[in-house]
Amino acid sequence: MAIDHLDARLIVLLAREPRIGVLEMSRRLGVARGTVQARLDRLQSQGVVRGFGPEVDPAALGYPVTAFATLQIRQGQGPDVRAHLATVPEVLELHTTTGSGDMLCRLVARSNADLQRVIDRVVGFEGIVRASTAIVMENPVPLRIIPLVEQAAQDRERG
Amino acid sequence: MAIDHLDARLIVLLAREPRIGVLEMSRRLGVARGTVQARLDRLQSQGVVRGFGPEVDPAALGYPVTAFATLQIRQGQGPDVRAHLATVPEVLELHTTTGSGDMLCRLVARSNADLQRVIDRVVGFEGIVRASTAIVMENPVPLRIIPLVEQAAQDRERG
DNA sequence: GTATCGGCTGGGCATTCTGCCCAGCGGAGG
DNA sequence: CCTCCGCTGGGCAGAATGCCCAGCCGATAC
Repeated sequence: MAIDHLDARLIVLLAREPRIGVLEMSRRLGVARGTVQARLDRLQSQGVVRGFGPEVDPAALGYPVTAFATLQIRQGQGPDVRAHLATVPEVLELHTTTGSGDMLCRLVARSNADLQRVIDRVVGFEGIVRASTAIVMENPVPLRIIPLVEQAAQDRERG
Repeated sequence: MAIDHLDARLIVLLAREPRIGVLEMSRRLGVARGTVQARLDRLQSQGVVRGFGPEVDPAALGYPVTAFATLQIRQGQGPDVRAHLATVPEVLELHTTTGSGDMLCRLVARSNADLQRVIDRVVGFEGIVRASTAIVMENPVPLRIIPLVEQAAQDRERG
């Protein structure tokens, strides 16, 4: 569950140069190849590293508009709403959150005009009482994990 | 910018089995190795596929609590607030959104109690007027891109 | 103190894949 | 009709992988 400094360096290296091989990693980190292999296996089996799926940019696919929608759900309709939203490709992510039985979802669309279509499709479902949407303008901090990895490694060193 | 069906199949295959090699992909897709290599190069140079960074699970690192915070920023303090939030490891993501000059950020914490510490650190900055936080309970749809990829490929086929 | 265990090292091995080259083919567009 | 451009299918040397081993060392347990 906790990771040490070598694990952190490994993850950081992998994040910077994903196509790197195990042998090259062992050279960069100054440890034996078997060690790198064992650490990687451990990180994956522990679930710290879930995988190495390709990161696809929605904008490059023709979906440059991102928005977050807060949904208010009618009592007991949660499961149905989830199933409905899962069928909408433009829903990239869905969370249920505290606060008046709400959900928060991330949407993408081809344009601001197209966003209307997406929202219509999202809320065109009886279980949804109200939707409030915020369009993303800038993304000063893109989804990142490296700082947290380093933090976790340091916590362990000290703790 | 638009992708065809083969591109989509390639991305889906890569998402399902990230550690797969180019040769094996060519076998699975029923095309020549050079074709796969050329497609992959194109997808990456076009920015459709940004990379293959490791997907790290914050929960496995000891941060099982996720929250979204909506921040209200004092006029003109945007840049400072961005810089401040970028220094907090628990801030995984930050967006500026429409609606009263707000920002939306994704946070993680070691526990609900620890979330208080994180929020204190986030809002302990003069440019932030108000923060409203929603704790994530469930994540029915984890961040995904495959349905959108397939959608984009179909749009191109028809269009 | 001593024994045991787990992790790391450094090496070797056959197999496989990569990166790079080529000529040829066929459809799309000028 | 001709010229691109993408795909094919093949070959090549070099490199990496997966898998094995014995040995070393520090920490922990007895």
